[in-house]
Amino acid sequence: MVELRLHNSLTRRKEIFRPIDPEHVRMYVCGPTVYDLAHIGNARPVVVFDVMARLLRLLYPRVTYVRNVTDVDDKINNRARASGESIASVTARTLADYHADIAALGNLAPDVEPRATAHIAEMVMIIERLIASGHAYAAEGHVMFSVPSFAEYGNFSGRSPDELLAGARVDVAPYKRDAGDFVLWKPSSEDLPGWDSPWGRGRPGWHIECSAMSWRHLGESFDIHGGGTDLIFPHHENEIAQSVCAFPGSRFANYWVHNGMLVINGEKMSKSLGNFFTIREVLDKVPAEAARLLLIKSHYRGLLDFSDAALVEARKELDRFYRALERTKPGAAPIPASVLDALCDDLNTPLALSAMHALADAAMAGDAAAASGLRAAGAVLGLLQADPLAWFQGEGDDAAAIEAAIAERIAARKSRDFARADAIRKALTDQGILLEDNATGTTWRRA
RNA sequence: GGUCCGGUGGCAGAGUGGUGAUGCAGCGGACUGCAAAUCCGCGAAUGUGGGUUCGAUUCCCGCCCGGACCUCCA
Repeated sequence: MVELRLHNSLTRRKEIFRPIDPEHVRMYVCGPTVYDLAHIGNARPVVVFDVMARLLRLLYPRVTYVRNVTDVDDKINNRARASGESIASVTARTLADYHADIAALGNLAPDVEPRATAHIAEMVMIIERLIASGHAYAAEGHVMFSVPSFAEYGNFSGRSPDELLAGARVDVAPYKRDAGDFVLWKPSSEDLPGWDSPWGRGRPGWHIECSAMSWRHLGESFDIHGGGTDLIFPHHENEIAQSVCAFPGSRFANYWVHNGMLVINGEKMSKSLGNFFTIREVLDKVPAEAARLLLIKSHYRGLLDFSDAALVEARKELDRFYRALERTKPGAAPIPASVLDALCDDLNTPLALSAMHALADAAMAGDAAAASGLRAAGAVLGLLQADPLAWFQGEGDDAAAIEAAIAERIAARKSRDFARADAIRKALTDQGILLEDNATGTTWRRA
């Protein structure tokens, strides 16, 4: 079997992937906090790990892909308070929108999509274990993780506790024993979501949910943990601290895979900066598949510059792929080695795409095996599964009118009335309809 | 300031210690009534200064530039 190699943030190098159980690969990816529409930056990890999951399923007999939903969070509370909408309504509506948006981008559902609010008991259990082993302490209704109790704290993100203190930009709460300590549990007033706990009515801190949900669904140690690079600190550093301390001897995640940020005009796209496009804004401009292709046209660890020009280019690239599949009909086939090799080298999607262009060239020339391989390759990337005709002609109820105009133009051409023929084409072009004359007749597509 | 990542043709974007993929755009040609699509061909790049080496875009060091993180973030 082909060896899969992944860049592991733990070691900062590419390593051969060796699952704990080769019969069952387990992957956890940090999912959305459901307080607002997802932006295209949020879509990058979803697409990257969707491709990862598809690849793993190709390589291993069983894969469990867990992607959580954070449905208890102060951003949600603030959003609900600001709009007057109930918290339950905000989270339910936002989650439904999220599902619709990422499905439109061609992502398969994860195997498990746990919600934080359904795992409070697991969180409480982990917190109790941390307190019992001296890694956490209760103070003023809060429970804090004691950073000095974990000697390896900071190793993962490459930080020393001193550096963290030097850079701290928050006020140190009085109930903290150490400035680096972080919240596991905090008290909730009556107007905020809360659960009864040994420390009073309260709600979880941000990081504990991932430790709880990954443990519940994947066990104390699992294979891959994914997320954006901006989560390395503090989120993932804290997850490791919590999980390793709560389950001594466990390794938590063996391979940490982080996607790079998406930038717009050189600056990170983020909600706090306000320079973001929602997924649906993007989908209003181009076919979803073009947006998906753009997201995997660059390697997942690098910065990705997202622009309208790049979207247009991605669409043109898909035009060529679909043109090849239109010329030569694909059948069932395994993924070509050139594409698989590229993907197995740390998910090198750009290299895989270049191999697919070679297949498209061959398919264009009539090579049926190449066409089949191209489509099979597309399946692993979540691309090229549409009918080529649907790709070129898309949605619309004007097909009959277009066909009628084409018939009229054919008649004009037959009588060598080229002025009339060109006028008809011009009229269609102005509607965004491009005509193509070829040996078998005239076809059309949308610009 | 600290830590980390990166700088490749007009743009996007891979790989590589030994004459630099791929895509988009551009240019020339074929085909076409004209186009489109397709095909053939062309031009065009490794931030900067050192070091190691027979040879560096690749490895090492300095510098410049950009970005991320430094307790909201994907």
